[in-house]
Amino acid sequence: MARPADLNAKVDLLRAAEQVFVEHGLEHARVEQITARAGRSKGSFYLHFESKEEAFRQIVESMTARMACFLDAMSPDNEAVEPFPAQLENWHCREVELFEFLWQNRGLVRLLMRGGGSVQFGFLVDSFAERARAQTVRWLETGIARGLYRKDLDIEVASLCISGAYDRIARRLVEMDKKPDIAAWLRSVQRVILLGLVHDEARPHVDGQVPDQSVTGIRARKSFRLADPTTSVPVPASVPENPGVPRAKAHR
Amino acid sequence: MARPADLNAKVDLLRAAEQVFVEHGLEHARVEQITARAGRSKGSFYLHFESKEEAFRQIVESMTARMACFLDAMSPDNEAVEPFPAQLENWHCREVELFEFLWQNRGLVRLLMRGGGSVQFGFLVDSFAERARAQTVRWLETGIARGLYRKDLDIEVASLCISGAYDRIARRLVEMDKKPDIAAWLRSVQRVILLGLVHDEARPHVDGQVPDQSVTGIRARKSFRLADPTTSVPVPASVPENPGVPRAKAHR
DNA sequence: CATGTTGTTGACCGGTGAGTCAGTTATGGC
DNA sequence: GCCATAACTGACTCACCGGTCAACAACATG
Repeated sequence: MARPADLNAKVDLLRAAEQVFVEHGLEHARVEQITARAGRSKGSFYLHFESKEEAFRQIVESMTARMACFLDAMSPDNEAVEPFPAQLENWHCREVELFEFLWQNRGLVRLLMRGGGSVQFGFLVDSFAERARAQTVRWLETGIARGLYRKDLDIEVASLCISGAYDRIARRLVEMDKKPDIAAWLRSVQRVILLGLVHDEARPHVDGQVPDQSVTGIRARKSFRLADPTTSVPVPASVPENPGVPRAKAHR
Repeated sequence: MARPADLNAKVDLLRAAEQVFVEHGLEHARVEQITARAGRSKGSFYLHFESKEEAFRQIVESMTARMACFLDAMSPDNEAVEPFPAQLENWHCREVELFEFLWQNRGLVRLLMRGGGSVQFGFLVDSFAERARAQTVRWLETGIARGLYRKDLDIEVASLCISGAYDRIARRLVEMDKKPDIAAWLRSVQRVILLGLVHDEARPHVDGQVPDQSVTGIRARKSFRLADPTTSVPVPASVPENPGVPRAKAHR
């Protein structure tokens, strides 16, 4: 071998590429911007990557792979059968680890959450979300089997709700300027999910088991009016201008 | 006036544009593809829209405006003070209306959910999500004031969880091939959110109020081990190839 | 039917940026 | 020192597509 490859080259390019992708998205990222930031030439870029999309793919896949590792570590298989509160605490710790990781990589995560900067990469986020949901399903199943969770749970929907809740928390996290108290957030999430919104005394009313007793102090009607389909929601004929949306260039 | 304008032109173009945007996203949508599908000329397109982005903006804004109407109709201000079960039923009906609307427009909604096809339009979805969350906050406040919801709720986090749950349900909905039983889904969602996961008997264990009694049948340890930070989650050195990801064009 | 006016068209223009490749540089072996 | 080899460079190419406008078509009027 003559002239050995500069081992820093690919690393430099990947790091620069990640920055530029985060700032501009896949479509609007310019290869020359990446190479300029990495202090490399355009040719160097094409020595290491077949194309701009290929570089993006490598960055995103290494990210999703690392996230998947956190997910796998949260599998119910990896947990010893512990008493409920200990299990919750254990779960909580792993959640915090994952969300700390998301915070550290918030730029890229934010990009991914917004569809990966391109329609053709949107499925990457979806597939991760689906994986998270599948994990949740298994947790729900074991929880029900152990008699911890309600037997009448609709597992499909519940898993969507739970993964959706964490998803939204993650989205909020990566948009923040300074780091919030992640552990406190996740404890609150756990409580909401486990206990629900409703006050203990009001729980029987949810299923209409106490249909004629008003909880609000007003006497319940036996049959309340359903939303009238004739008085449908008004739709504005003209859509108001949104000054926040970037306007098109003026005609030349 | 001579030659009257073809009033169908703009409608045809908008409809075609929506289709093409849904299929390819904003960036990869080609104006000539839009005009071809609308059976119009390229010039006609630029008679009605300043630019491609402008057409996209019009389509998206009319959509978000209509969605916002549904949201406003769900404001707690519009609800008479009703007994709890009636209120839930009322709420449910409006939810169903919104989700039926999302289903009808699932193509466009799917695009928006994936970041609007462009980084610069991603904020549109975010701002709608934030609006939905703000609505949720107000519902939680009135619910707590009426003594229906737990007083110890972390409203910020709970609102994120709830809007996140609905968000995920919506995302799942618009990806489906055939229409699911939306009403049944939303009833399940309501139950999960209101009641939580946990079985009535297990509820006290969530707060560790019964720390030494095992729910799983195994005796609780007084102090369980936290996740060991030294045995961190393994990260794969090499990321496996994903055959599903579109590969770059071969070098010429 | 001639004429003016306005809607409509599509071939063309020009900016852009991904990707190339002939030439240059660094290194190891002899 | 000198060659062989492989890494590296950046000016250049060229396909692509958003946007334009001169020409044309349809209609009203007198």
